[in-house]
Amino acid sequence: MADSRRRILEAARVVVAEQGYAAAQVAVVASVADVATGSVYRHFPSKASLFAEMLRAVCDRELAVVRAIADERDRPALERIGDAVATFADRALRGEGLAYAVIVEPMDPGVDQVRLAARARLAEVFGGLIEEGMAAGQLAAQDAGLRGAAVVGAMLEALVAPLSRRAAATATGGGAGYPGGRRPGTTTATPMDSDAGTPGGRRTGAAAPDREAITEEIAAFCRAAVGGFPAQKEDRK
Amino acid sequence: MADSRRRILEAARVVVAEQGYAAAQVAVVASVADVATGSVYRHFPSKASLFAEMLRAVCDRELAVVRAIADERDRPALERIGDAVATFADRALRGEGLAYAVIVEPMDPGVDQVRLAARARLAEVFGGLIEEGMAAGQLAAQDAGLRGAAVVGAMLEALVAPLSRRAAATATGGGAGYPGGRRPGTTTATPMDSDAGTPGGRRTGAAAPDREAITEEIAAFCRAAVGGFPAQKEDRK
DNA sequence: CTCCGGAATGAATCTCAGTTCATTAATGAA
DNA sequence: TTCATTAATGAACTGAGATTCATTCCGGAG
Repeated sequence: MADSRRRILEAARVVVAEQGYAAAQVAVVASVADVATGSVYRHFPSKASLFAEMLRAVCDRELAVVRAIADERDRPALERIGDAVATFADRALRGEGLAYAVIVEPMDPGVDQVRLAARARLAEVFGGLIEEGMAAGQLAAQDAGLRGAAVVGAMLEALVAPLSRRAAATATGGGAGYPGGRRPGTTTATPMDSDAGTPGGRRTGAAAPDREAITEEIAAFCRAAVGGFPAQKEDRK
Repeated sequence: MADSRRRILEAARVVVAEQGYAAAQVAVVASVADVATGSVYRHFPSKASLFAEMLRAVCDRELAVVRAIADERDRPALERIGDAVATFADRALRGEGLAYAVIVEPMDPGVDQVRLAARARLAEVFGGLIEEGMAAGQLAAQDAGLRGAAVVGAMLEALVAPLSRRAAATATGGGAGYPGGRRPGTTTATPMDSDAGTPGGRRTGAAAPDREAITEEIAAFCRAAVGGFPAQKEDRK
């Protein structure tokens, strides 16, 4: 049944989101998915491909959301950039799809390429937006590719601190070389609603007290970075 | 001899910088350092602690450079921010100390904490600079902590693309994650000239027609992000 | 010259997690 | 009901690589 496949993918996502990749052995994922260890290999050729596919799906969803905003051609580029950033951040902060681990925790090299690729695609989107803005005379001349990447980096790094509050340390007796062998009662926090709605998820109104503030601050940073300084001031926020 | 210790640390740095963490087995590092595998454990309690120490040293050096600029109290904060960013980026691009692998390649969890901590300290420096700027009335009100992190993220992410051009792929199975394990017998396949010389890192004199440009663009991005938009325009460029 | 103590050695050991596969259970057609 | 086909199972296997440790080596003291 192809339903097992879905369950395994979902289990992989949940385990990584809640426990970190280090804890995501095939056996653990299998047990969360309620299948036997060996069954995983009936659906995926290897552990790496399982996690790569999972990560790709998660990233694709977020990318789709951002792209949707980027494609609203009738709005000024700067505004779309701010909105896209804010939406991405907001979704990350409320755990819809992305999670601390998925953004910054390293998995193995094979899987990591997927994350890198996702970042690159995201950067492309922002780069494209910047180019549009320049073409429309709304933004000053700048290196769109580089700044697109910078926007992505700023956005993600700014999210790390807020997100890690929710994501306790992963640890794994591994690095014995260090005092304090972490393991503060395994996370298990996030309820992780079975699955976020469809990619359509836009920012919804009310939210946590500071979530809104964080989101807006990040967006403001990115808007200023790209259009704040030599551009014409016609676009006020 | 405490000299072995130094050599081992240096070897660890060289191997990671040139081959990536994936290739950095204890045996490889030992051979580069010209000591026996077991000798590594005479100086370090574990592989993780060796790499953690190495990474900490590298990061400390960069951090010191940035701090030195940040401490030039008589210059306007915004200027110092731009300078610090430019300097960090330039050093990274010419391989002085940092390298692609050190910035983005995942090591194991224990070691990664060191990288995370380094990023956090860097963010603090920028955050502090922003605060100074606000206190001096040079920068508009903003969340210094968050923006400090964003500056770091922007800077690092913008460096990834330029740096990865020089950073050979880490190999180790393709993204597809299919079987067919690489690694034919000897891991020591690579020649690995024992030189290592000074931390200078031999970089082909391909010059940097754009190194300067990249550096300046990143700095401009960060300056604009932090002070471009509502602040007084007294600081032009 | 011979004898210690500690450092270096590197092959052997141990661990651990991904992968395999012989076996069992389930489904459904004859 | 029975057989065939496919999915599921999970214990055993395997390989990679970190760690260990019995042994060798070396410099200096007696």
